[in-house]
Amino acid sequence: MKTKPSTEYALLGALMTGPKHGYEIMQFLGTALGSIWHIGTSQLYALLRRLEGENLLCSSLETQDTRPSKRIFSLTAEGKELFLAWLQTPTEHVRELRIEFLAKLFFLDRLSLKGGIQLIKAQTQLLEQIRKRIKQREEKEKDPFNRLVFGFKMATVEAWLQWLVKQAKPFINEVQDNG
Amino acid sequence: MKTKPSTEYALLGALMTGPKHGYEIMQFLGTALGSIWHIGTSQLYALLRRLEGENLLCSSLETQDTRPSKRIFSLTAEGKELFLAWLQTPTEHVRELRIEFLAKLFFLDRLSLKGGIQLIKAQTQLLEQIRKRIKQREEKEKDPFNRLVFGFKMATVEAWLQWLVKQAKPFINEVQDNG
DNA sequence: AGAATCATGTAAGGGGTTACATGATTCG
DNA sequence: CGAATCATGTAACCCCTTACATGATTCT
Repeated sequence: MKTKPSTEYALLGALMTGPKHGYEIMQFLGTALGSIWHIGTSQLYALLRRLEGENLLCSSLETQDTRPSKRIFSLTAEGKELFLAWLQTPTEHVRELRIEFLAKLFFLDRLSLKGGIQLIKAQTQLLEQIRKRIKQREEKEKDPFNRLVFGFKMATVEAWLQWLVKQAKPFINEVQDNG
Repeated sequence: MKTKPSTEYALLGALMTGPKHGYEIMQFLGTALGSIWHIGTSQLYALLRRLEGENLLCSSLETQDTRPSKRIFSLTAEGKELFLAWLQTPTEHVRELRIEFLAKLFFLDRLSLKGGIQLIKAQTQLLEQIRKRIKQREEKEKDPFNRLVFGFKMATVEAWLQWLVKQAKPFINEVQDNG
């Protein structure tokens, strides 16, 4: 299965609280997730059309007297399922961690869903694995520049691991206390 | 002036040690910078054509008896100047720091050019500024999720600042001792 | 004999940005 | 009265990736 970029999941997530039209989705994501990413109108409407084509959501037109008519989107069962599955899996690729993982935490919090602690645990384990792999390769590496590169990756991954423990975990525990 | 993605500068940089044909450039970048990025053949040849169109490099065909003929690229004065200017300026956008900054350090080292210490100093100052900006916004922020996002950015930037001092600086000093 | 290397590309598509178009309505 | 908001898009382009094409040569 080809994995989608996280942008599409954000759109699905925006519909988890109920049907919305395009403009509403943009406002929602803009205020709620604006600190991690931005989506333009052209991309938004294009993505919505594509997601509808994939049967992850469906739409209906609603005419208005004083305003242009709205196309209201709702999640299909398939779309909802896909979104919830996405929400539970940690981010594989380091470059996508910032946006994707933070978005997952956001939705878990906003939708009051359980599984945040599991997600953080899984993401921590994944980063630990990556850390070990880097360490092994770093030890074998002779070339000074490549050692510098590994050092950079190491510093980044370690910072994120600490952030997971010291900040992400408390954030999730604030809302959820599933003993 | 529209800034180019760092890929193009890498191609220019590959030609700093003398003219090369496409395949040779790919080998060079593959072995030297392979740990931070990879370029495919299709993109390579397309970029070379574009850079030639922009007068940053020029090419000539060299026929061979037993092999397909090679198109050999060399830097123009303009291309060389642009590359050297790029090499001296720190990376503005955080998301591009990993690839772009490491590439700059690589070329400074490989080409035995001065200016590495200045670059590291400039990049450090830039990251310090970003750190301050994040801190200010973090303090004002009430929303727990946005605080978490700022915490993530903060952790990343601080890790990189430490890496600059503890690893990048020594790397540059290994080769250069301009007192 | 088959795989890897040398050497150059074309074609198609994916995901995203930028710029532009439209037109009413409400707010300052 | 002009600016911002509401609401939807189209067109063009940019950078990059994937897949495919070609064809000789050297290594195993």
